[in-house]
Amino acid sequence: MPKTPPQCPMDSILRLLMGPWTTYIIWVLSDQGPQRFGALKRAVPGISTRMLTERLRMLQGAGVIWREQAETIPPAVTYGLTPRGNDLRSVLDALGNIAERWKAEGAFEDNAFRVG
Amino acid sequence: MPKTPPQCPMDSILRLLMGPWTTYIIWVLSDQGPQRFGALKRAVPGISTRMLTERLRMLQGAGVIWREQAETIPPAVTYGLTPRGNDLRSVLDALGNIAERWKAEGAFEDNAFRVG
DNA sequence: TAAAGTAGGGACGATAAAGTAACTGCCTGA
DNA sequence: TCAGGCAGTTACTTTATCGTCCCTACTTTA
Repeated sequence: MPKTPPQCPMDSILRLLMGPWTTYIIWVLSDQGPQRFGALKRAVPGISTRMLTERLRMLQGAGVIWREQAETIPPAVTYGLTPRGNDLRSVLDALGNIAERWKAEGAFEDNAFRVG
Repeated sequence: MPKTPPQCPMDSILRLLMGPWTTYIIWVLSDQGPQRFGALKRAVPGISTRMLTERLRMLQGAGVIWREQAETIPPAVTYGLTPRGNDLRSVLDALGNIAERWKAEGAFEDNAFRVG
């Protein structure tokens, strides 16, 4: 990560999406609709509570997802995509299409995408 | 970075774009056209030769950029976007539009995008 | 009585990623 | 003759990130 990133708004978005799990979380929320914390954790296999919490806070801070806490006991917290989150979703869709096309072209077969 | 990422082709693309500087390099190549190594380094302020080399190798391995070496002395190496690189460019453009809209909405002003 | 689920918080440590610096060989210009 | 540009490579060091583990307080179920 560059210390002093170019002062470009896109950089902020990339910084947001770049983190691990982030796009996966957005994907789940857009595919399965709003989810509770536990359901989300189960839907993103392998993620730790720590990471999930952090990512959700980050996405929420960016206005990409909303958080709704029901004051029951135990509290039930639900997360969902905001309109801003849907903006991202369309881009992710486009990226997904490219990924599929590349895959059809055999892009992911050899050891491309590996540098070492 | 998840150790066992979901076996999704999009994950490979994200892994490619995610690295620091990567999108910036693609952006420069698409905006300024094919560039020599040194020019690229100057166009991406702050990047080290090490990083630039690594990113270029990675992008080249993914078929996103081409590399042309003239066997002169000293050798002149030029990099440019392949059609696959242009695929990405359109997505980055879309992302850039979103970024500008968000910026107009004041998304990047407060301490959003910060988790700590 | 104990386990499990709910939604996390906090500390610690390993590991991978990024930065820094020094080096290559060859040539050109001052 | 000495610096500087070309296009990197290699080694070393540091930083940050992520994972793991344990904790909360309350309730329901077995």
